[in-house]
Amino acid sequence: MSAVPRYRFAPSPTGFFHVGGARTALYNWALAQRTGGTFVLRIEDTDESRNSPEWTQGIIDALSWLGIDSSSPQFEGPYFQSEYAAQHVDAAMRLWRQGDAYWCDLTPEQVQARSKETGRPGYDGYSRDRGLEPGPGRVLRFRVPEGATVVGDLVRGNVEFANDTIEDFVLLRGNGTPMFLLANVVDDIEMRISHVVRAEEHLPNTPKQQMLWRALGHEPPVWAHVPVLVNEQRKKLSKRRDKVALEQYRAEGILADAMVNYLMTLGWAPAGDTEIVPWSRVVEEFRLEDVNHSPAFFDVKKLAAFNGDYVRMLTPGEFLAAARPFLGPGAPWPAGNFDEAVFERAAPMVQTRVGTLSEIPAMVDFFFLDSAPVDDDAWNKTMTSDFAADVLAHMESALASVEWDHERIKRALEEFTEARGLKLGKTQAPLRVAVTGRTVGPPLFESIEILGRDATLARVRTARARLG
RNA sequence: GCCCCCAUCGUCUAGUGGCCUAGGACACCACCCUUUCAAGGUGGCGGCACGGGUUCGAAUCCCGUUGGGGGUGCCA
Repeated sequence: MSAVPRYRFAPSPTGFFHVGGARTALYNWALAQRTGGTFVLRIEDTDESRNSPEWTQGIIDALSWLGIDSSSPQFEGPYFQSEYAAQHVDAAMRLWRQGDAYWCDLTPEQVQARSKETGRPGYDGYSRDRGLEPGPGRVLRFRVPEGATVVGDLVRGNVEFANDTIEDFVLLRGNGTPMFLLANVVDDIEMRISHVVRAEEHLPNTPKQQMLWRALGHEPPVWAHVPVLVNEQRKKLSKRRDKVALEQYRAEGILADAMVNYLMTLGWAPAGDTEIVPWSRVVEEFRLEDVNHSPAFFDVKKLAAFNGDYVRMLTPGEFLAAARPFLGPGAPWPAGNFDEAVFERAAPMVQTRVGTLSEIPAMVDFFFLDSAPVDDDAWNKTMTSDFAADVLAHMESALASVEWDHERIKRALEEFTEARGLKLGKTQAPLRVAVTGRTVGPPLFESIEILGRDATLARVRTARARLG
């Protein structure tokens, strides 16, 4: 009778949701889904000043965006670490009574002074055999046993730590409050956690946690330390230097599916020749044992490429819905000018041209502006050709009477182009800048058809006037 | 300083002793397509950090070197 695996996910309260945290959450979730296990969310709030209801809600929102649904039967929590404070202290006292911990009255300054004297770093076990009783200002320290501690890690195999390199660490502070390490282990035991999957940076702390598990009379969980995510300098992704907030990518128009898929390919790859796979394949194939051992660079460019793929996979209706939030307030056209029907017609042309959704407004703004946007570089590049004025003159008269259909409009320009022995690629340029204000954009004749005769004509006339 | 982890194209990876003349993806370049830009198609550039072993045979196993990273609190 083997119990269902329980995977814990415990983000640290930083105020935002780190993409690295998102990845370990995804690992835990994939495993829980495949094994029929449980995803346990714990809010590490022993320091309540860094925690808030908003933060907790933010976590749940971010998880749900990633597809980790808090209403699923496989989702448990959130648990709040602060609610277990009594158990933390109880466990510490038990350790003391068992002889696995002892009290020490040295101040941090005194510990440091002794360390300097002996030349050995850290605490030297000064109070190990002094038999001190609890008292104000006294800390409780764990009595690290002789020998070695072997951490069995699913990603890295067995990692051995010599116990004499681990100091007698503090369990209870001088003010009686429990340290995070202790709290963590007690909570894991309390919540019957069977698997701890987290970032590699926690590996050096693991032997301490494992010793605590054993001292408290339990077998440690299955550990798995996955490599950290790094920036181009190969340093751990940090809030200060790097764009690490999941919310930020979401706000810029990265699709959840793309983010999930990309995150999963950092340190792991699905079988086959494509990395673009649905979540169901991830659930089927993901194994901790297959996760890479070395840090992975979080490449925003590749993320955008994945996102482009996912954007193109969207149905027209899905694309419209995904784009909608980016077309409201803050868009580069006057409030009230947005026309849903116009965008709907233009949408298919936009869908293949976008990496992140936030690029959409700048691509379609000319539809909703009262006149063509002014871009001097674009103007100078295209309106200086010797045929620019003639193109505009020809199109002004053609546009006035042509049947309003992009094929006919194109034909009108082609007539001019052929008569002059030019290329359509050249002659469309002045027209494009006159109408859209830019040298690049969605297909021109289709855009003109959508824009309408009056608006187009007005813009061509304006451009002619400016040309003089 | 001490402890721990890591090392395949620029990047993310496949590879678990012979299928490797090392495969794919992103990026980059070229060509095709083409009304601009994309998308799509085809092709190209480009890598097993180094040195020793083990073996008939090593990207794969062992040792060392070098180089990266992480951890070293009465923080979480």
